[in-house]
Amino acid sequence: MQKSAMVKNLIALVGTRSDQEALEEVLRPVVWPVKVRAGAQVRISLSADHLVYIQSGATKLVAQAGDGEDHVLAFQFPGDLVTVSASGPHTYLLYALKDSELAVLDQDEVIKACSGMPEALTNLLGRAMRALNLCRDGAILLSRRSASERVAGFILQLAERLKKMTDAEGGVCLPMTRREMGEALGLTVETVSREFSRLRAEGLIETRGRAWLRVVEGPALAARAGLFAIAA
Amino acid sequence: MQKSAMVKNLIALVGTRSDQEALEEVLRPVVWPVKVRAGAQVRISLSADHLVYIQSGATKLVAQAGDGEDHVLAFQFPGDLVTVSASGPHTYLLYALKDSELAVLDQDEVIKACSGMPEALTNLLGRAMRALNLCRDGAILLSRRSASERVAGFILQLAERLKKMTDAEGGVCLPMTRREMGEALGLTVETVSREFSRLRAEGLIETRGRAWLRVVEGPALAARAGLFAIAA
DNA sequence: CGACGCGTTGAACGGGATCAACGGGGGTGG
DNA sequence: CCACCCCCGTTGATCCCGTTCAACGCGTCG
Repeated sequence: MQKSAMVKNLIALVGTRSDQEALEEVLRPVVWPVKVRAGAQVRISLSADHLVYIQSGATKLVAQAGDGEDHVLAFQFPGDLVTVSASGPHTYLLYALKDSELAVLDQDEVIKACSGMPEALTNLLGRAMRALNLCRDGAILLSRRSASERVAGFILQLAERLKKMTDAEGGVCLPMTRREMGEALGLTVETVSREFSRLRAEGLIETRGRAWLRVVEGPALAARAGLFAIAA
Repeated sequence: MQKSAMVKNLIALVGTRSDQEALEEVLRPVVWPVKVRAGAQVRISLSADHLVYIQSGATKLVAQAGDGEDHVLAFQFPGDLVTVSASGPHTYLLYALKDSELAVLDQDEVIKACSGMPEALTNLLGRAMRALNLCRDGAILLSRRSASERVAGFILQLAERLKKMTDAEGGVCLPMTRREMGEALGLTVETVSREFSRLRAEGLIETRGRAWLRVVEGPALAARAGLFAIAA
């Protein structure tokens, strides 16, 4: 994957029809293409906020509290643009779940580069707002939903997302472990596993091995989930 | 409170030294000053995202899920600028906790008005990022912290915030009920009340009536709280 | 006066965490 | 090649924190 392709994809995300060439010119110097192996942490300077564009693979954004416990804030898939903050009471880290190709950008540099292009800035602002909304929905989820609602909703949403990517009828491959799901949903490994078992026993899902999964009864799963959202 | 004073305050928030006059010119037509009585809902069109500036008083931003349960996303105090989204799985509403003076702005109009001023847009973007970070911290809190950690942290933070406003040594007046605290912290009224009682019994706080509160042992309270953040 | 919401406290319940044990797979080094 | 180990996933037993249900005093408003 070449840098130029990444820049093109980025422009499609944050730009409009009219400013493509100008954007390409200003973005090219601030884009850093990176390849990361599965399980590895994405090396990002902790002294500035960054934007990371996911070209291929899958990642998780985790917040590390002082006590060593990890909380997974969101999972990212190709096409996502995630903001990794340097400030705040937690340290934010990005880990690759699979071998991944990413573009790492210094947020201030991006903003400076786009400062002559109000449309791009507006677009970035809109993305930030959407991320905020998703995060708010996630917070509500964590404070209000039961374990089975969380797992059901998580599966539903993840399966939908993965199906769009692979476009394969039948099933998807979950890129994360039970533990990571738990860390995203505020549950323990054991509880996540038990909920998977229940859903399997009731015939709402089908699993093969640790990663393969197929949603059998989508509507029933949705009914169990209630309202649900987990964010980029 | 006149409109012009509100516009001036807003400019101080989103503008820089250099663009004050220009900003005033573009912001003035999109600012809607509103007075809201305690307990009343702020009337905001649900068809567009809005920004609300809190001039005086206090408000809560609540998300209503389908089932009628309310979740308080954040409390706002004078000087805060809060984004109220129209989209998403939840309906977002703003309620006044006390008689309040607010400025309601259509977000798109603000963005359009600022489109010639990259500094203002960048500033808004920065604010959105900070809100996102605070929201992320809140999500972690809700999934990881125990009841006593949540309440201790909440009190600590709220007292600090209120003390800055009133500048009175000695004590503060909490503008929200136990129920509303519970709805913000993901706890029931009873649990919040019990935690208050415990903290009172242990001498970490002092209360008089339902609203008056004084932090007696700040460090001890902080120790109980662990890392903590709740957002604007 | 009664009605209502708030705050507080007690008693019992229950959902999810915790502790524990076991099978499976994949890597590593003998 | 196999032995070993570590992590993942699963299931069972138990525990505990926060919810739920219930009762009561208080202030406020009709």
